[in-house]
Amino acid sequence: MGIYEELKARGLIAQVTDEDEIRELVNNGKATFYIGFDPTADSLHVGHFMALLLMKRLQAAGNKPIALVGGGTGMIGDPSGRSDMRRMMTVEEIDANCRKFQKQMSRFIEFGPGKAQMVNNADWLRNLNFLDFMREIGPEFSVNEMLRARCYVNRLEKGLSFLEFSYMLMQGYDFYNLYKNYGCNMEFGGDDQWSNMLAGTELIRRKLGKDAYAMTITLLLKHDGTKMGKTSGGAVWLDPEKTSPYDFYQYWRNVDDEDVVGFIRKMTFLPLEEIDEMDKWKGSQLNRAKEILAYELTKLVHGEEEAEKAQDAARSMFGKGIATDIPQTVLKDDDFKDDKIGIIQLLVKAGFATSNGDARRTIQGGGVRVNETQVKDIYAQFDKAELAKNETVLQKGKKNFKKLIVE
RNA sequence: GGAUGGAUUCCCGAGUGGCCAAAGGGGACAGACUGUAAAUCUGCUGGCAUUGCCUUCGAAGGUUCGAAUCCUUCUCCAUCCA
Repeated sequence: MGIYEELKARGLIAQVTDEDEIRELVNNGKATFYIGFDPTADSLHVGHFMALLLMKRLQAAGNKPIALVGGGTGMIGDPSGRSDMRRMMTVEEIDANCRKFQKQMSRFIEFGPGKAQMVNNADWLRNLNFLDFMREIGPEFSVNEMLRARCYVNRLEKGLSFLEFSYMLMQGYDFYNLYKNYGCNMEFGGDDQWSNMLAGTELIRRKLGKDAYAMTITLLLKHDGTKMGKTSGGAVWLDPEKTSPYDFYQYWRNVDDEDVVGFIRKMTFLPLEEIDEMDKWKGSQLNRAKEILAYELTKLVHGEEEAEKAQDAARSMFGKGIATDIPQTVLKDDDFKDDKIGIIQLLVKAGFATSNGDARRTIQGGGVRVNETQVKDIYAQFDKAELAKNETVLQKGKKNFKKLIVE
């Protein structure tokens, strides 16, 4: 079975421009492909992770990846599939985000001579001369066609600025440029990128009379069609500073029954036969599958050690024992008043409440426990010496734990 | 440039002078039930404080005892015409 067949079996392929040709190139390691990442935040998230995994799989099959960081396209902002305009970022923000992206990516993909390459489209987009650019590629784009692109439908009702409308030209130009200067013959991306990617293959055909190919991967969706990767705290980030390995693990540990096996298939490197077995699991058996999913993904993102730690912590917290490796909250001297601290302050301090009022409501709703004992009194006080002496675990709801450390 | 409609709390959306920190829904969070699942039911959803106070309805001014609601100017958006 070639890599193409495997991708297909894992349910990763959404759309392709020319199936036979792509299969041929990819299975024989003859593809030089690129995937673009726009620096919209200061960390990669799960959506990007899907793309990075694809890169890894294809690289393992002998193909040459180019990771493109969008220091240029990020100046514009991709309107595809969005219902409103992105906030315009400053150049400084964009560049800072680009650096973070580059750093994170190099943990997943091997870069270097003969391996993967990293490029930044700021290098060729930022200094373009508007008129030259327009005269070079403007004639190759049909506004009529662009308006028909499905990724804009929302925006045609709600408003689409010319700035954003021009995004497609930039992405098309990227591909064209990479084709000419890097021998890149294929572009991959999320399924929402389809129109933008076709802009590139079209441009290459018209300008150079050559064929280039595009393939999209299925977006990671829940069975009800909503997007994955959002939590109460926002997105699920790959940066351990923004989403701790424990939280990352928990996120996957808690996916819907109906989604688990599909996610394992799409995102892990486990053999397909093993996954086919899991397809037969039912009911609470699926908890095992959820552990596998959470463990495997945490391992991929944060390494084996962190994955073990997260798993142990989760098992003991939800089993009986007291966990050792759960997130901590450090209490300093000035958090105490007369060597005491109130339960409300503790919750806020631990990040379990956004305000005192929020903390109060959570307590009154019965959602707070200290060492497994429910705290109902919003004025409950805790003694500094006691906290320092005995290990204390603060719990909000069923799944949020923090160990309290007195400094 | 002209005409019309619009901007409300995380999102959608009601509210046209006091009873409005603002209906309803969604989402989020918490409780019950469970399998750390889903569905369901319940609570809760601006901030600070022990009755109360402070900030919020695109922005700035004004009218009024009192404004999300009325007036003026401005900004932004949509639709139609150019």
